[in-house]
Amino acid sequence: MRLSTARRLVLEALFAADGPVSAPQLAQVLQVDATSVYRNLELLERHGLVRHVHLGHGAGLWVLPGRQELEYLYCERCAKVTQVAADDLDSIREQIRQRFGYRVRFTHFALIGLCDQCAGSSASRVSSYRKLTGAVRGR
Amino acid sequence: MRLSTARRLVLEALFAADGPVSAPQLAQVLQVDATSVYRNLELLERHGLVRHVHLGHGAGLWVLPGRQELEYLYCERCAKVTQVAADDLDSIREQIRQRFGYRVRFTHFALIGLCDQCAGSSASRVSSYRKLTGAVRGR
DNA sequence: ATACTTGCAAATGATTTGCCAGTGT
DNA sequence: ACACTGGCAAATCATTTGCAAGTAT
Repeated sequence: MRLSTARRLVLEALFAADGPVSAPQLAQVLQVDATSVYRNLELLERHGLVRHVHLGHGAGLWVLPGRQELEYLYCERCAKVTQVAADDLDSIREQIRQRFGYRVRFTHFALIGLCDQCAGSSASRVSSYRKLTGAVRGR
Repeated sequence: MRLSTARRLVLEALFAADGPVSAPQLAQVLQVDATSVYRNLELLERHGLVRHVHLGHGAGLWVLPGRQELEYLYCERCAKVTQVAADDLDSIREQIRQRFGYRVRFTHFALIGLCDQCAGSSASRVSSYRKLTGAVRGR
């Protein structure tokens, strides 16, 4: 796989990004045709250089996989996103496996719900940000 | 809210269905314009008569809310769906709330992963079926 | 030459919006 | 009359596919 221009731009953009970015966003910012962005993301994903996540509704979001696998928590009201290391969810994952027979992961589809602020209670202290595509209106 | 023809057909179809059904499916089966199906589903949802779930990729799926709230587990490989009563997940939900500050639910977005068969191990004994829209090819 | 890449147009699929004509009260 | 309803065309959004011209090796 050659490191073509569009390909390099996509990687650089993801590297510079502060969080997951959608293909349409990349295409617009980089001034590269969306088709090319999609094709490159797919190819890069096959090579394990990028991956994508789904945070609730809307476009898939792309990221560079870090050294440690990250899983996502997403607030469907305020669009806050929290990333946690896979290890932190192992115990929960294991309980789910034992009780229901599914090996779940929140790397491809986030864990979705309401953050404490949006529900009204305590706090947390993990790295969080907001989904770029904006918060969600009442469903 | 009047119980118009299209509205009644949608409700009857959901009642007869064995699992969540998409709007496009309803439109096709009932021979009712998709627009009408969407509008009715949305209206019915606002009145709490129906609700919808997202099982991985693809269209949203609609169901009649039962007496007890159901949450979904979905296998991204074989499309197997398992429904569990909300209570059964309360302990897990609570752990997630304490550790990460999110009140998650799997009623709107399913808990996604691989079922034991697709991963290779033990078993479970809950009501399960397959997503109508077919299984997923290797990502 | 030959394989890899890209842009552009067009298609797909789910979902939404505008509009207008028909129906129920 | 007047609000509610359904169908149809068209628009939107994310994503995919076909194709033809351009580029690297």
